[in-house]
Amino acid sequence: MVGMMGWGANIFEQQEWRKGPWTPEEDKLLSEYVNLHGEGRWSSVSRCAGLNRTGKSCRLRWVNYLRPGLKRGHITPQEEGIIIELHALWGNKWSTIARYLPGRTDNEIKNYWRTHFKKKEKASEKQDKKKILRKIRKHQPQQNCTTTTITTTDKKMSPQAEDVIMRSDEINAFTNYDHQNITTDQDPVVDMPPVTNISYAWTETFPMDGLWGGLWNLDDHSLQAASDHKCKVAIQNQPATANCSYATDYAVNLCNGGFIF
DNA sequence: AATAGGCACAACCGCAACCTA
DNA sequence: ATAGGTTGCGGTTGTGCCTAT
Repeated sequence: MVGMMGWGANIFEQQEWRKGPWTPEEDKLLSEYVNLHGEGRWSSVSRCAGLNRTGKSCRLRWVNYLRPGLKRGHITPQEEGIIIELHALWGNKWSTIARYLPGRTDNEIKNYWRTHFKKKEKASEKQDKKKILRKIRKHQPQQNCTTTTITTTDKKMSPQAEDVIMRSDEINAFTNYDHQNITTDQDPVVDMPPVTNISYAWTETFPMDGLWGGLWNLDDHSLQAASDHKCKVAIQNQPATANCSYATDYAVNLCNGGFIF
C-alpha cells in the first residue's frame, strides 16, 4: 500500500512527510503512542512515535479511524433521521452534527450526506420554485387526510423510491418557501402534497424541521420500533399560516399511533 | 466475461480559530 | 498586543468494491 498511486508520496525526497493510506504498522505506532500519552500535541506525535506523518495526518487517522468507540457499518435509519434534522438546523456543521451521533465521525457523516443527498439537493435548488408549487397544486388531494404505509426493509432503491426522493425535494423547496407571504386565504398550495408509493427509507421522505424535531425526541426503543416495523404516516392537510413555524401541520403517526412534534 | 457507473470510505488540502510564549 | 505554532473544520479527491448492463 505504501507505493499506491494517487497520493503523491515521494520516497526520493528527504524530509517529505509520508502521505496516502496508513499501514497497520503506522496504526499500531500511533495507537500505542496515544494510549500512552493521550490525545493532543499532534505535531510531536510524529517525532515521538517514529511516524513520518504530519500532525494533521496523525490526528485525522486517530479521530476518524483508530479512536476507541467508533461505530462501523452503515448509517442506520435513525441516524439518518438525526443527520437530516440536524443538517436542516445547522447546515454543513459536520463536527457539530457528529457530536449527536456517538461513534460517528464528522468525516463519515459528511461523506454520507454527500453520497446520499447532495445530488438531490442540487437538483432541487435548480428548480424554479413556482414550477414546483404548481406541481404541488396539481397533486393536491381533496381529502383531509392521506395515510400511507411505508417500510424500511427494502435494501435497494426502487423506481417508486426515486419518485419519493423527488417528492422530498419538492417538499424541501416547499418548506423553504417564504412563509411570511403565505396566508390561508390567498394561497391554497400551502397544503401538503400527497405522498404515495413510498417503498424506501421513510426518513428521506419528510425532511421537515417539525417532523425531525419529533423523531429526535423519541427514545431509542421508539425509534427502533419505528424503523423495524411498518410505519403509518398520516398527513394532515392543514394550511400553513404566517405564524406557523414549519411548513404546515404535518402529523406523523408512528407505530403506536402517537403524533410526534 | 468485460466494463462502466455508483457508492463507501479514507485521506489530503486550505483556511480559520485558537493557543501560547 | 502579537506573531508563530497548533488544532479543528469543511471541501475535495483518490481508490477499491459492487452491481447493473
